[in-house]
Amino acid sequence: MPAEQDEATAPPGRRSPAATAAETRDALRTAILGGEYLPGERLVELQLTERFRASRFTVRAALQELASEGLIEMQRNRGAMVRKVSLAEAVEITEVRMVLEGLVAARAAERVTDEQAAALAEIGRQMRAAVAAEEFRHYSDLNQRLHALIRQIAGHGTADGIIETLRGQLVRHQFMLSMLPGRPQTSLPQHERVIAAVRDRDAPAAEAAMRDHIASVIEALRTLAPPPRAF
Amino acid sequence: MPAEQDEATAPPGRRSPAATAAETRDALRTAILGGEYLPGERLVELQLTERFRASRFTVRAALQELASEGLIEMQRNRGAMVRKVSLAEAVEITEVRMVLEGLVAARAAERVTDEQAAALAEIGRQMRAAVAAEEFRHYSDLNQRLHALIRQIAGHGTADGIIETLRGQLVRHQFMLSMLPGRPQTSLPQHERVIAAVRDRDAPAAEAAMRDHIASVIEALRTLAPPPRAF
DNA sequence: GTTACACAGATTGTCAACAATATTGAAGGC
DNA sequence: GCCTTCAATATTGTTGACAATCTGTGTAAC
Repeated sequence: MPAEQDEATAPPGRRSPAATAAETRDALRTAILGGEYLPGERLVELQLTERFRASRFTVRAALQELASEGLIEMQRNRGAMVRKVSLAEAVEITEVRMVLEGLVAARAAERVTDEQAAALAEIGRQMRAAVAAEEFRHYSDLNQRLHALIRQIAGHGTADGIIETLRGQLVRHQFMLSMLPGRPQTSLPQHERVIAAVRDRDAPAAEAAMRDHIASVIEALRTLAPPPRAF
Repeated sequence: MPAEQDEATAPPGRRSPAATAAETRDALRTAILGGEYLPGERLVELQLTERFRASRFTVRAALQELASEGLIEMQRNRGAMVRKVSLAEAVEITEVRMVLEGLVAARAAERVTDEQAAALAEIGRQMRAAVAAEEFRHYSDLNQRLHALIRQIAGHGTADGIIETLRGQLVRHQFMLSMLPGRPQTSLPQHERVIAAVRDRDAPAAEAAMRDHIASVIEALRTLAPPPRAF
């Protein structure tokens, strides 16, 4: 539920004295997602103050927002820490994503234009090529672009916001997933079925294909060892 | 995504000087959901300060949390206002609830105990009685209890939190729905199908029944006139 | 009569200092 | 040696004041 502040008002070149709340929030989120702060690590306000050149007030506002995104946890009088997402929670989150992305795929199938269908097909072609060339990093990027494009076609703001929030909570787990041997070979045909169903304007098929795809992601998640310390 | 502060530390009898952030947030949410602040109405920090006997800092923290719940909207330098939920958004929100409650119903069917099944059946009996006696207010309460119990049985924290958040955004629309003539007669058999499927541990049937039920809620929503000014 | 401008009031954004709380380490008793 | 107690430190919670921004109104020019 991204309650967007208008970042448009943020001066572009401003540097030393202070950073605004939205800037600080985005920078901190990027740092957490980038693995600079590990799960369980405490986020001390004073340190963040120095790092982001922001006042404690601003830092605190940013922390509160990230807490509502589920990226960090705040305890009264004990401050904030990067949230640890257990495997069980990762499965739950992915289950929710499964039904939401299914909904979104169905709606995309109902609203897709010919141009959009062509763009989807193009991503599909590139995915196939990436798998053939064993460019798994590129494949992972395409995967993200495919899901993003489907969500854009669907134009379902409510589902979109929730999916995006959940995605943030899973970056570490998803990173590990894409490293699993054999995953791309498994997911490629699933992706192609989704693309085909959307292209054919077959909403139920699109939903089913997307759910199948993410269900297999859940299975893959479950094969991971329970406590994956770090990466 | 309720990032719960521990309210346990809040003194029980404390009154005049100051209220804590969690208290203020809950009180303000109750006020909004209770219709004391209408959609579009501005929430001026100073007024809230007086009403809830809290500092501006506390009020602001509460506002930020409610914004992330989607109950209010905040714009930079222009403050907070109660969010207007359009009919189209209400439909979107209910679509998301449809797939999430479907997921939850399926999981409840997998995990239900005999005692829980009996409790569900009891609610079903009371619903039937309420409809027969035309006690629609009571039926509406039972409806809420039924959905809550199913979510409790499922024990799916992620889905549960999102559903609860979305429910808050719809209180006004849902209130109007329960007033629609004929709704209880339509939804009662749907509810009974959900209960039966869960009782039979038939997860796919439970999901399908729940989705059918909420799909009919969406249809009912769409029959409402687009801009229902107030009530 | 209408539009543009400027000013005043109201409201929010930010800061620095102070108070309250939790954590850590050491000293003392068992 | 181990546990409890207590003080010192680190960290967060809260406040009030000041700065920046927006909104509405009245005036003057056209």
